[in-house]
Amino acid sequence: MSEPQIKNMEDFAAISGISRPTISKYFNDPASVRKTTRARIEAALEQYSYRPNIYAINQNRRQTKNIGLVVPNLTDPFFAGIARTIEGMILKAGFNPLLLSSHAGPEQEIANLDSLRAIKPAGVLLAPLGRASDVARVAEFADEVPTVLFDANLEGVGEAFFGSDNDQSIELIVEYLCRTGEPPVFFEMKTPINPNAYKRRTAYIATMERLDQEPHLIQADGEGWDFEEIGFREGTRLIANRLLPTNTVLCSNDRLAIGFLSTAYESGLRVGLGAGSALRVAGHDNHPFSQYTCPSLTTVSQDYDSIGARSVETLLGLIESGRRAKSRDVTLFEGRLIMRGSA
Amino acid sequence: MSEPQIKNMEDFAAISGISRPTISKYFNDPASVRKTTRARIEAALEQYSYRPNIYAINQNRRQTKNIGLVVPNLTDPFFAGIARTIEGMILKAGFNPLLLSSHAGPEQEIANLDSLRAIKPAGVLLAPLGRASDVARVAEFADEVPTVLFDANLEGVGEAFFGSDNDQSIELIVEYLCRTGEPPVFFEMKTPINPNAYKRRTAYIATMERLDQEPHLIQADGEGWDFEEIGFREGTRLIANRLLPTNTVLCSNDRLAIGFLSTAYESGLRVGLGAGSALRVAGHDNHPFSQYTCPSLTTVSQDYDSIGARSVETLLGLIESGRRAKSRDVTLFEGRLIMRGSA
DNA sequence: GTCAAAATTTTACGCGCGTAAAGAAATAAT
DNA sequence: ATTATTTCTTTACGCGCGTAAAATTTTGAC
Repeated sequence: MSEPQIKNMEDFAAISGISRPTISKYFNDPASVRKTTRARIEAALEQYSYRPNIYAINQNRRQTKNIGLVVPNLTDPFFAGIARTIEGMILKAGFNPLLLSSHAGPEQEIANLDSLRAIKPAGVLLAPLGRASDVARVAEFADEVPTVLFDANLEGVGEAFFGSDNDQSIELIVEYLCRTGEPPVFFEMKTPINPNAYKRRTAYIATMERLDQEPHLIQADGEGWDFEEIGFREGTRLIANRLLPTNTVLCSNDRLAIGFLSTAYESGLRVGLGAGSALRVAGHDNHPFSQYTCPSLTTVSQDYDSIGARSVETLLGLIESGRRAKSRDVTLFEGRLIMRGSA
Repeated sequence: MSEPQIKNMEDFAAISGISRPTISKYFNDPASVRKTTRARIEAALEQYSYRPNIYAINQNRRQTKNIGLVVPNLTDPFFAGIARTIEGMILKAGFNPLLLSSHAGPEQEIANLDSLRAIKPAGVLLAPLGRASDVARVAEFADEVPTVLFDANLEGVGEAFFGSDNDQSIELIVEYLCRTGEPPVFFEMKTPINPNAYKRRTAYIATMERLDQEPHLIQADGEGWDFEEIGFREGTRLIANRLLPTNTVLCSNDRLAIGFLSTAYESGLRVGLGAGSALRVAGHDNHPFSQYTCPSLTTVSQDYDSIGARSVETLLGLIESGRRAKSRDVTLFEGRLIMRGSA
């Protein structure tokens, strides 16, 4: 491909017959140089493969092209999917995404932010852990680096927040469940990590009251992110001791529902809306796996295309302007009912 | 915390009363300086928080401390889990892991390797796509950067390979299935992406013949990584048309089994080993969700702690020595039978 | 062909750090 | 206390690139 080894921009400038500053300009924005010189550069580029040293670039630029993307837990395919979508959007905008998972731990979340500090990102998209987060330190970070929050809101932290409208989505599914059968109990964790869970609880109670139904909360013990296990364990207890006041269970999220369905199956309880069914179960999130539960899970899908797109847009806008947000906007997107076999 | 702003090592050297080269030495290895000076540096470090600029460091060091970690598909929680484990090992060794997902596409796999080239990693751990991989270009990369393969082997590529012993693990589960009921048919994709799938097919046939049983392959059409969907679709066809020659199905991997179990449930077929069951289903991999299928899935767990540990060890050894491997070792680890409800 | 505008070249400096070499200072050994 | 050894300081250069300013060339409009 290349006989003389090109080791830096100087070499490449010499061999391509263009001055180094122009080469530099080209790499920062190929459209910023005259068409003819651009063609010459690209011709040379094909002959002698050369790429600028990214470390030298980032040392000298006022800003890197890096954008941090932090999700609470990559092991959860729900977040893995979101991360992938957002990564694509960042790439398309000409930035370099850096994906980090907090592995469900606040220490790791802070460690991730520290790692990001080291690479001096132009901005960060953060889906925080929520209640478990070290809010003060996250806020400190968001003060240094333009940060947009998504998925879980930490009040006042970051330039903006984009998430789901839990009021709307819970109302949607509660109304559906009431319309098609017995009103649901709400199955959740006693002390959820995620702030969305609190909103869903409140939304459930509000909707039930509006529909003149009595709300029933069933709260599982257990901490952490092992939702399936908690759903299974607590579900087993509920079923064995016949603690369910109705035959309809709305789970705070799909992963709890997956665990619950698993124990319902083992107990021989038939789940679904048919005549022969003893139980209806619904979830929330449209988890990738919810399609393959037994029966497939009725749930609400969050509009993560919009959440991702708007988060990225907003962050890029801030980066481009070089300013911080005038006000901290909170934008919520509506969910969509996914009717399947379980309810 | 700090009154005068420390903007570089020079400033920090001045304010801490230590010369800059010694500070540099300290950051490259805190143990390389005298205990008393180390204490002085660390005292100053607490007073005036300072961290060396990573871009300047990497521009000047002969080698970075970066290690690339490429997995085929982070959306698959199986790989997300492995990635997390390996990330931890890399961190513990004092290196900086960079996690990339090929998103099940060969273009993305090559793009990931290109991204890694840009950051000049000391080494790379690569779980390739397999059949879909652009082997020539992956090999080219592995020629430039010390690369250890794991999970899926590409013959001759990289310094070493660590994976699962499919012969052993398939023999294990086939024997178990034969011992406890009817001999299994093997349910797989016609043209699998993953080389392990081919090995499993061969191992199945070999074991069946050794046990004087007739092997039956059932091969689903369909490409890509949407295994659950393929398992569901093909399973539906098999069940509806009564194409299963026995009541026992061994799936090439758990995700196929998850889809298959889903359609079996919908068809009203009772799966399990009890008397009332019409079907036994087993998988392979011990996928995180296999515990929550209905019924829970009997499968084989791969020894990913060992695979990860040995992969990391080997790569670090190569990096430390600065040499390439004398020979390309292939090391396979044994699987462990996970007996659950489905078979 | 003339001329203003746009693009490029020349020259030069700076970014923050690794690292080498030689001399000075601190430590350990006798 | 003297010497040998280790560690530190001083000085200096280089890494590969961004970027600024002035001089020069090219381009496009007339």
